[in-house]
Amino acid sequence: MSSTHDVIEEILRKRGLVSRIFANREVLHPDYVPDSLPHREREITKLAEILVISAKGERPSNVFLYGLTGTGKTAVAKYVVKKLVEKASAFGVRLNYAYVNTRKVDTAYKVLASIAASLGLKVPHTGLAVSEIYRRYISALNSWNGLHIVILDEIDFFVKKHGDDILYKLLRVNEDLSNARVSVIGITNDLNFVEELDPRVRSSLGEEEIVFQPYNADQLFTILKQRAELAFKPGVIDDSIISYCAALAAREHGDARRALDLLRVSGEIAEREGVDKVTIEHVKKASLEIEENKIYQSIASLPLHQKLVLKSILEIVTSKGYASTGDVYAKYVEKTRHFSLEPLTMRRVSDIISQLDMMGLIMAEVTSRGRYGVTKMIKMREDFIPIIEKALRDLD
DNA sequence: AGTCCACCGGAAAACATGGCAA
DNA sequence: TTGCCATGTTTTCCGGTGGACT
Repeated sequence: MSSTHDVIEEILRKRGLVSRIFANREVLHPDYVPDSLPHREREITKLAEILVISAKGERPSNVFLYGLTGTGKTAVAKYVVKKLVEKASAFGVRLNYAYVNTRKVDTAYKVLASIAASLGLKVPHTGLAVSEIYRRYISALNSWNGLHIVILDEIDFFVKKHGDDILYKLLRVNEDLSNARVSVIGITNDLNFVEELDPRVRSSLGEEEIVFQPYNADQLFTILKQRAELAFKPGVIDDSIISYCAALAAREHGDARRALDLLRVSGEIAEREGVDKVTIEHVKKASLEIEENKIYQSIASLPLHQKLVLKSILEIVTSKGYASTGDVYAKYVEKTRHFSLEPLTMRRVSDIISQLDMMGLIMAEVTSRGRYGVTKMIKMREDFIPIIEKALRDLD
């Protein structure tokens, strides 16, 4: 199918600079906020109402958004706040916002600095005390004199790492302010997270809360359809494909992000193959590729001993079909010598096996073999074996 | 009916690491 | 920098267990 008449075009296409599949790949990126958010009307309205009241000079409410991953929390928060900023002058309010993902921005200093930066404040990368930034932020707020909305995404990560001090401070910022006001929107996908908070923080942040339910397959379809129309060139993808993606993602607790990933990767695969239509086969490959990627990631981030244990399991399972803790431990000790390392205890290895089980890399079940004792029966999913083998290849 | 294997898995002590205040 | 505390990891210790075997 390759015509040699335009080599440049061919190279550009291979590099993804010219695409016959994508019109605008950005639209499928997880951070993209579309012009409308289907099936989140209720949440949008509620959030907007809460914030508008704050803007009118009442004591601002803080809002807590929670729901599983890919249920649209971040998108709704950004969407509403952006719209409000656009309309702010119309109802005579000064309005600005800060968005901080506290998983990526993971120290108190950086969080405060980036909040302050959204007010146009210049804060050095390092060198100031945290309390100094706080002071500067307050004074900037006071002289600016409007409503500042602070979106803290994935706060569960931050609080687990650094405790809730900053949260507490931020929530009480209003007491140090004369004219300006601050509203905090907290976002988390850990539903139990609230219970770990200091009661004062909890009551203050949870004044208003909005729960996000997972999308079902129909809703996912609408969402995907909307994005697909922008992302793909006309005629590249048809509804049956989109609906297949939606169905696949709906099986995994209705995660819209996963669904969009699936769509994007499917497109990329089609592109790599040089065809100009996305098929069911591409989606299946994409699903596999995403799955494989997850396995690679989780294995790559494993400490050495865990890898050795996994490798031992792999070798035994491929030759015998299953493994027991004793087998694994013997093989593991052998490997450990080969690397001239001190082996861990069997007790520990037993825990590591359970850990690998929870990660979904292996299947371990305690069984009694009667006269031959109690042990974990360790098996692996057939389709994982080649992937895991590949991921562990560097251990020889 | 009783034994006994080959581990399991809880508890706690020992050790390692890392952040933080002084 | 130092010392302290918290947290996470690993070892030590040990009672417990289901069922094949006698």
